[in-house]
Amino acid sequence: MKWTDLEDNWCPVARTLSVVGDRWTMLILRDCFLGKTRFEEFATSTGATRHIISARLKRLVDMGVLERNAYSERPKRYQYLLTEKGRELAPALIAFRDWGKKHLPVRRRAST
Amino acid sequence: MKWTDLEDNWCPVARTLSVVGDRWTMLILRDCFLGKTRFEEFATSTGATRHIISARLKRLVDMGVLERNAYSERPKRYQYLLTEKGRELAPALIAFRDWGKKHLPVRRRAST
DNA sequence: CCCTTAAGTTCCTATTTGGAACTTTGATCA
DNA sequence: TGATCAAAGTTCCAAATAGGAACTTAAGGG
Repeated sequence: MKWTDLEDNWCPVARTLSVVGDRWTMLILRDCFLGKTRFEEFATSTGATRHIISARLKRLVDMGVLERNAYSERPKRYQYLLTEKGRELAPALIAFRDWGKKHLPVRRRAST
Repeated sequence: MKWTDLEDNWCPVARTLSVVGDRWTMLILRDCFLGKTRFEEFATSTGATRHIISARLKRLVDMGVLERNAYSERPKRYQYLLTEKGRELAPALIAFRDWGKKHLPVRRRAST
């Protein structure tokens, strides 16, 4: 079964995952909550390829989690902002942050 | 950048995603919270291939989110149980469930 | 014996990623 | 004027991962 089929799953967790159940997607959302709004910011901050940033942003906009609006005409430049629907994902991000802080301490590199 | 590199990321959200930031992984965990414990249950319930179930369970056990223990000697049969670390992911699952319920209503098939 | 169950593994094809280069639209600057 | 820079994507290709189905191993049951 492909993950896109999860959209119509009986389980609300599965349906949510069909939208945001992807590493890069969640990192983009983290960035949004940290105030980032632009393609370039997402690309450099997450470390994902522009390829993927592009696809993920499209899906998030399609699903109403982000909205894309022009912050400049000539040249046309767009930014991405959380919608109310998107902002309501905060509890999920917070849960992930707290769990990571508690259970996955940063490991030091061998060199230092 | 590959997602496995997120393990050492400065951000706790990213580190968490390196463990559970995958659709099937989260669905397996949902099943665990619903009381399922066996390979076959995860496979049929999530709809993922056994291939993937196998890989995800391995990672979850390696990361201490689940523990694998034998529920039968002769023939050796194993089950997977949430560890305390795993149980503490409940808030994340709950956040996903609530968001899905609120923002992603089940769509009916065209036929019915 | 042959069938069934459970937990995986293997194999092959198809899809998705990662990485880097390229495009478009203008602004800046020397 | 022409060269350079920035932002937001798109395109291309090789490499990695996923999907699907069959196969394996180790019993138990009729």
